[in-house]
Amino acid sequence: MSGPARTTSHASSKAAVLDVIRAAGTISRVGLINATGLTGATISTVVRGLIEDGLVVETGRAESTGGKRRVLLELDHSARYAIGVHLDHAGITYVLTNLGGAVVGRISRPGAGAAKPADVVERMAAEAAALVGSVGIDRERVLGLGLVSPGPLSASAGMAPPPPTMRQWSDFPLDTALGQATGLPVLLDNDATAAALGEHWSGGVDNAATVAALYMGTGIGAGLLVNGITYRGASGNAGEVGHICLDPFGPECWCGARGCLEALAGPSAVVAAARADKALARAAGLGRRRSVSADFAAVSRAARKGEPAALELLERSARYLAVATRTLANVMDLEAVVLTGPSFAIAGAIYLPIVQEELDRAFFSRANHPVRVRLSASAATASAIGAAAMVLQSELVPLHHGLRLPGNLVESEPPPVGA
Amino acid sequence: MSGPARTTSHASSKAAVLDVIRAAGTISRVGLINATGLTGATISTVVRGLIEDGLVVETGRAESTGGKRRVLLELDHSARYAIGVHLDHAGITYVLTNLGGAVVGRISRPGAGAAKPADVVERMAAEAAALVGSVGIDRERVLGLGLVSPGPLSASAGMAPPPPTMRQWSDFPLDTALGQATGLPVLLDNDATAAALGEHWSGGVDNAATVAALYMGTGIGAGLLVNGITYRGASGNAGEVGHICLDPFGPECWCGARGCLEALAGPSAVVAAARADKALARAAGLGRRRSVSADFAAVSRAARKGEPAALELLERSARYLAVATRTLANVMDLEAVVLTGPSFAIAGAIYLPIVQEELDRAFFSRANHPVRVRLSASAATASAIGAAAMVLQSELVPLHHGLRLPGNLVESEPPPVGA
DNA sequence: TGGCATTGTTAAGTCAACGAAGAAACGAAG
DNA sequence: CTTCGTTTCTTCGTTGACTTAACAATGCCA
Repeated sequence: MSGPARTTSHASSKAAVLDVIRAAGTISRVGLINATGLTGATISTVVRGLIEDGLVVETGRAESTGGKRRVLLELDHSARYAIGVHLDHAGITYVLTNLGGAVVGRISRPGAGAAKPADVVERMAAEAAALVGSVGIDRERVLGLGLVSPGPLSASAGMAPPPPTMRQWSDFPLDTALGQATGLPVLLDNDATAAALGEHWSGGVDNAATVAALYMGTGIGAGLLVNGITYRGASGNAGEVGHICLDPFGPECWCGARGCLEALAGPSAVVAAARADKALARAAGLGRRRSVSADFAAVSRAARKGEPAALELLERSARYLAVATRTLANVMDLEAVVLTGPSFAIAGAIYLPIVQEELDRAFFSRANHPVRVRLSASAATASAIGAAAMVLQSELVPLHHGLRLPGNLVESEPPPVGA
Repeated sequence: MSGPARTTSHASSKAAVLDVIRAAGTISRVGLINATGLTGATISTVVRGLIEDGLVVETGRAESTGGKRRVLLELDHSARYAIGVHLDHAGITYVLTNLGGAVVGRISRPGAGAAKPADVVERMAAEAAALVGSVGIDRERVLGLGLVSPGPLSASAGMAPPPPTMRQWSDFPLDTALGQATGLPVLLDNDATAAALGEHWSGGVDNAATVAALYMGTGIGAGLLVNGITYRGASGNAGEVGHICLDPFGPECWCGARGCLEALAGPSAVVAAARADKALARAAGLGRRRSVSADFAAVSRAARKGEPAALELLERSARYLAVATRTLANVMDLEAVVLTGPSFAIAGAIYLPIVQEELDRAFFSRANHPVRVRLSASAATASAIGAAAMVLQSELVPLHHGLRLPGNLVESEPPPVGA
């Protein structure tokens, strides 16, 4: 069957203009003319519409360039809000952001653990409502809720083959359930993808056209952004850098292959090696019963205190990550890489220089352009912020450029008479 | 500065409709309505325009589905032609294709060797003209010339840091020079990217949304296609799968890194290993003075004849390639892979099953969807065909969805008065 | 105070695409 | 053989986004 009219081109350039205003922070109408390529006349009417919608405000004047002074425009940051939720085994993080992507409220709660999905959904709805209430914001101004969790996610229903820690979530219709519980539009996505979008939306990623956000939590993933649009691949599972192979004869990975980055150098691998080193385990205060993330944090603290064994473990991990990042950059021809997620929030200072050095030294197109590596300003909550950014993006920048989906061309075409 | 009006949205849906007709081969107006999502009214006028332009013809009737019989539409294949040129160290291949991407003429000539670029350009112009003349086609009907060569290419001028064999081409303005010599529009691109486009254009790549064309000549590259649009990355050098790292401690590669796929398993590596094996070198008839491609072909022939040492060498190479392909598929979430280029034209039968097996066994999202692997139907000339397809694409499908280039947003914005 | 450059708005025209209604082609029932 | 319902395709008038062209508003500088 395949529904008709997938080409929703130019859903008014309102969205595009709004996006430029957001990216620029403060800009005049003339600035918009240059940035968008639209005419003054168009910008005039579009901006009037945005001001009437309450999304944009005039905030001052620029200095003269020889004639009339420009009127400066800005987002009305408190015009709309979005909720972002990061659902992980270890914990659930909620953020409330304004139009500009700035966090105006945040809470963290215990993770889903082994609880039943339906109960977790109820809890999430209550906790999200509590967050909105505590900040004292008109509920009407909340655009929606973005929910992200470790991939891979299937379609828009639940998650398909889940990582080992979250099996009970298979086939659970997460988005519809939460939508009913909250009464808000709900978007579901991969946490790494969300982190990338969050970096873009909150201005961290300058104007770089092609960016990867490396997300290291318990596993390692990446969100890919091309021209500010998330790249998802065939089934929405692009960016699985944790399963870049760095050694065809390496240790087995839970994904079924050998020598994956995650198996060689992910937090679990680092922690496993640290626990195996009796002396280090004692010095850093590791314990078999504690979570991987807790122990990874302990190893990182030990490294920062100068414990050589811990430092060496992390540097070894960083070198593997650097090589995998180079592979990713070579394949995608990246302009920038952002390190984000809880593990980089803790140990990013150790990883960053090693990754940058590797790219400067051996990135294939280094003669054409460098690959800049940055540490996220909000690595710990990047995914939740990105989840909120997803909502802002989808509500305010409705899927520009009508991408024609593949679609079945031939379908019911009757056979030619001559055949 | 930054030129204005980069958003050339919907340059008439003529191009989109034409693309659908091409993809479908034969289709009715109703079929177009379903495939594009446009209205019958729009399709009616657009198709009339295409017929008036001489690009499309009505070719018959379909059987009735209960009412009036549908009128079938097809491209007028001989309405326009395009020249594709593959410039390589080893040889230059010229093809002339019609609108449908079918080859109507082809010649091969000696490679550029150490000749001066200006002389090579003159020769290419003459040989291209000879090809068009020999087929007896009105020169007016030739849309342009696509020229592809081993990357990386810089901007649209020449090629930046060239592979070791083509140093003298640095900074030579290939496209403008050839444009002047031929009087035709000239497009320049990477040969792997062109191969991917060629596969898409000639219908080899069904409707798969996300495809990589692995191109193995002397080196290994890949062209990436997302929704039928080539993915280029930040500087047009995406798809460098030859420099996926499979062993951080492996042998040095000419790119400056270690353990690249190309260094471990590319044709040069295979040939080097074969030459080092005295017995095999004699059995296969290898020689130090001969080209890599000639000796790679010799090894492949030996393998097909059952020579165990040759077969083992190639299978080893295939396993490395398979692992690198898996990495690529994991990162991009691919739906399909096409093996193409001269080396796969010779040895593809050995590589294909090994790559397919690896993806079936260990592709990360294998539970969601498989990755199909195919051998190109025209592996030896895929790049040249793709070069011609580039011309068809650019002349007939002018860059749909106005992608806003990064562009400098802030530029001449004067400082706010309050600052 | 009067140029003069720059910014922003208004008005009229263009163009792609749409909806509705009509014309044309066809199978089948009377 | 006529009539009816169905499906295909075209014509016509409209919408909506955007453009060009003219105009109004603002502020620098002499």
